[in-house]
Amino acid sequence: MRLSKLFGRTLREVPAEATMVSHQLLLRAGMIRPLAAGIYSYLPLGWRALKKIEGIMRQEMDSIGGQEIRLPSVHPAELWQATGRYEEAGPVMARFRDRTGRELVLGITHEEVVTDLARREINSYRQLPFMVYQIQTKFRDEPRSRGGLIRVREFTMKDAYSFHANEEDLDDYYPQVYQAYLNIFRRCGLEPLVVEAAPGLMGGRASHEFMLPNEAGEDTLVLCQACGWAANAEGAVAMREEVAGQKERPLEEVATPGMMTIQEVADYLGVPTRETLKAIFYIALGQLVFVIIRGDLDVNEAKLASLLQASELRLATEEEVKGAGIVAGYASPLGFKGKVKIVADRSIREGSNFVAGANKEGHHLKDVNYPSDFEVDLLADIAMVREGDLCPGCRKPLRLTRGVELGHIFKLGIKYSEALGATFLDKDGQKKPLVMGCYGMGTGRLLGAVIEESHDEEGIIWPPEIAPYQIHLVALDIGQAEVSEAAEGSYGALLARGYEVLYDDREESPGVKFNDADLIGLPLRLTVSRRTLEVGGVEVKRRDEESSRVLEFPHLYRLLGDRYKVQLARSAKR
RNA sequence: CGGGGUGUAGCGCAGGGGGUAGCGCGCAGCGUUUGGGACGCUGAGGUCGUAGGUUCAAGUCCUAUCACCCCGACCA
Repeated sequence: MRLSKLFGRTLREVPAEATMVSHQLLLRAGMIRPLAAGIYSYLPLGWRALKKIEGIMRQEMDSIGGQEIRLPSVHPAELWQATGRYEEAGPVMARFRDRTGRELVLGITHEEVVTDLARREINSYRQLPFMVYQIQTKFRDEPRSRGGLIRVREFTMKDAYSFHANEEDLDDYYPQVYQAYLNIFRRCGLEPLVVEAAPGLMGGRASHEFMLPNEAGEDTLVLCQACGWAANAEGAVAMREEVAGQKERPLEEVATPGMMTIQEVADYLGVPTRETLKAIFYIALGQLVFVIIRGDLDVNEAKLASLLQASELRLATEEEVKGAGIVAGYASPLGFKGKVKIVADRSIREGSNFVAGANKEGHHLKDVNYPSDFEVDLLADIAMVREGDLCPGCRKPLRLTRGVELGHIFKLGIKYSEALGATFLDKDGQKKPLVMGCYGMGTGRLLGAVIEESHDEEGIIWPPEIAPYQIHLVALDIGQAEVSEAAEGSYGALLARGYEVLYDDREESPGVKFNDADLIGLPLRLTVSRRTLEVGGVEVKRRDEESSRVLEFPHLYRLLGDRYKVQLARSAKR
């Protein structure tokens, strides 16, 4: 490709809207352009890189028996109603009607559609197991997009679905997908952390996320450097330092005028916050929930929602709290059993003689103990993990870090097949629901993550397998006939030998050309100029190295070998 | 959805005491240049996000609205 003809220019200055490095470089290098919030066009260079990523995904999915299919992006609402996700998905899913008034949605994921397909095609255990996948556009009307390609509303995703006769077979297959995912990331130059995750709205009994530790990420990860355990903070359960038991003392009421927050009360009474209990009020499924947790901890709303099986959870308003007869700021767990649902974090048992509200304006209670002084409806872990909490496996201190979710795989089980009646006849003649796994990975996000990880001050440094082109051929002194002839000749010769070349044939100054080459970041740069021709050759420089050398053409081809040839040639050899 | 910010030429920005808009880069033409974002001359390009309002007069003041970005909530 000639740079003089390439659609999409490089930008000298960083567009004001981009704060994340990968976003800035994608825009500056002419890879993508924004259309609306979280909606991007891919220009030729970006699109080529994306297609290479997709190519790797296809190879790896095919290698574990996957069959590529293509599912529609417009779905009838009834299918989503049948699994209950029409309501659950909420405003994230775009909905509209066709001309006859039939309700349709834009698919945010494809479990419903693929299960519907499977129930029509599959009726015997003899047809199992199988895995199908697609690479397709999804639209999710997220409340907030951000960071260029890291979190967008319209995106392409590789989603795969496997179908099995039983859970054991799914358990056997699942690790193969897991490994294929690692292969994909490795070939893109990334080494993500695999993390236990909360299945969330997808459902199922187990799921793993492939997380790239990066401060640009929007998830918080919990890591144990001692034993290697890692989890998404969203659902992680950690241990805390043990608190020595004390002899329980009798309740005592103390005046705490004007002390509304835990910190104020603790300071006023001269106790650490971990010797207090705090109360927080939520509305879940339309009902007020009284949540108690030790004063030094915070409630993890994802855990709470999952415990209550509430798809919607929000903090209660002051009126709602007062309406239940609770004195805001001085709420007490004592005496509410049976009136309001009380959920407590298990931390209320880690310690004793706590300070808690007295449910009386300006007063708190000292020496509150569970369970001698109050009862709860549910006692579970609903606390946020903190830096320094202890690993549940080896009891060493945990670290928190941010991460980008590159992929997520789930053992779905029979959630969808049961809801949609996707059954088969097993060996024993019994009708059983198909057992499913599903496996997702964003293509554009992966592209963004690669750049986030692989760049320098000057621009992108493409991992060879996904570079838009392999060789950036720069011609300097192009006004001189000998030079332009030599450069044109090299370009033709490289193409003829099957190399992937981006040829800078523009009449620009050397600085402009070198800077653009560094910005675009192809793996190998070849320079033809008056100077290199004087020694009969071409300058060779790798993007990921500082040094360069001049080689004569015959030596050049020997050096290049097959390494920089077009991807298709390489993949055929695999 | 809460909090914060920004909308002026393709990009980055200035003008903010009301008086019909400017700089740098980029773009077009001509000439000189050519190993790390060259130089000169000439030129094109803007209903100042949009809609109302105040005023003799609004980029500038007032109101509403839209878009985009950041933090948080959310994230199948």
